Amino acid sequence: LNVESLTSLERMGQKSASKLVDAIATSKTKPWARVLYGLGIRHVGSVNAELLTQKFFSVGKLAQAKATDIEAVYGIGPEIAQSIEQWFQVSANQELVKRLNNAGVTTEVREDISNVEKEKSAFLAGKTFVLTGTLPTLKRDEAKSLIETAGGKVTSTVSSKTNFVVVGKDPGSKLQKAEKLGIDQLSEAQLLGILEGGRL
DNA sequence: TTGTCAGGAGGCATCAACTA
DNA sequence: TAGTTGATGCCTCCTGACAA
Repeated sequence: LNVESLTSLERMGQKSASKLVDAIATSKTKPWARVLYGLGIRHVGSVNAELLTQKFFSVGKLAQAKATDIEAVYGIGPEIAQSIEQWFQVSANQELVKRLNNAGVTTEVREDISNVEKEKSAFLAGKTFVLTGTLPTLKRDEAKSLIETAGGKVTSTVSSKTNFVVVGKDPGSKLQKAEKLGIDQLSEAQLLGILEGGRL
């Protein structure tokens, strides 16, 4: 695809066409975990994809793995392992993987941060955060990324194991549940303060 | 300038898988 | 087996780009 061919389509102007072409180019640089998520394998969302890529560093390794190998990953059970093994057995899916490889899409781990750096900044290790409402300046993905970089974990559901709820504008029912469970609440400013300070 | 359309973001409910 | 968690689908609202 190129801008010229796209602009011939209905409701597709120069600007949208350029953005689409750029987005396709950018998508090829997304991490392997993100690509795995995008394959649409049943039960493999963003979290499970991340877990899987920590053991299976490339699409080739995962494709060759047996369900029993996949099941060995903490958090992955027999249903999910079976779903993954079956997905890679389908010839149309094997063809898709080949085409993605040929197109230059990332299908292996490309480490860009050393373990030393990771450990140094992991002062939130063991802490679980839940985001609710719209944060004033940060996007959800950005807040999640910052917390994870500091070693914390972000989940979508409030439970007794949740340590902090980060509350934005128009919070949902998660805030009510957090209040019921007596979980500490943080504003975006407080969260940023903790992250900048490097300690809780 | 205005109406239309598509997509992103966020919330919520439900279901199913996983762990302890 | 209960509690926890993630996946999924649906909804609403908002924004930006396009066409007329």
